Formats: sequence, C-alpha cells, structure tokens
Amino acid sequence: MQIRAKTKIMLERSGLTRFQIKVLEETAKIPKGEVRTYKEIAKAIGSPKAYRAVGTSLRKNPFPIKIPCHRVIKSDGRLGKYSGKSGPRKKLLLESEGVKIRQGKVEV
DNA sequence: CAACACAAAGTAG
DNA sequence: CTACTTTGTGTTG
Repeated sequence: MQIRAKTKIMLERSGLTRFQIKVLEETAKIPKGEVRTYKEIAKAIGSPKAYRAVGTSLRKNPFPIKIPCHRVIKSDGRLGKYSGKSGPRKKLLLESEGVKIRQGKVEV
C-alpha cells in the first residue's frame, strides 16, 4: 500500500516533520508478510543513524490506520517494545500476516 | 536538556 | 548467550 500525494499533504499539514513523512512512507510500503528493521527504514530515508528517531516517530504514530508499525522490528530480528507486556500483539499480528517467529525473533 | 519502540562495539558474567 | 555502557540521530516533553 502506497501513500498518495493527498495523504502526504495531509501528513505535512498534521505538523509532522520531513523525517516523519519519510518514515511513514517507508513503513507503509512494507509488503504483507514481510518486516523491515528500524535501521533499514532510517537508511532508506537518508539517515542511516536515525534508527532511533524512526522508533520515536512511530511511537507517536500519527496514523495507526495507515502505518502498520508492527511490521517494523529490530535489526537482530527481535520485535522491539511494541509487544511490551500488555500482551503479544505485535507477534500475533505478524504471525497472522505470514511472518514466522522463532523464540521471540522474526524468522530470518 | 532528558527520554525514547534502536544499533553497534566494548566489557563482564 | 544476556546485560550494561557509550556514541550517534531526530522527535517529544
């Protein structure tokens, strides 16, 4: 699912930064059944070291409807804090999309 | 300025 | 292997 020009304008208008827009676009481009690491996202938007900023941005997730943040994981295959303690949501979501989990890690 | 849904390399166990 | 520390980046409070 790709973000449309209209949506982008909407994002900018929502008070997001350029960095955010790119993060959201990249995240929205992740195909079903696949995952992308924070690092890959950061690299894709031009700041390979801003992986942390990516996480911060997704955490604030302006559009949870359009942005499947559960497809964004850590570089070593772990899910990250999205799963947290409130229950295995990220894991279940990913598994439902065809991503296999191996002992807390995404299948490599 | 401090914290954060991170990464990588170093040290310690 | 896990856990903790430091450095780097951008957003949030």
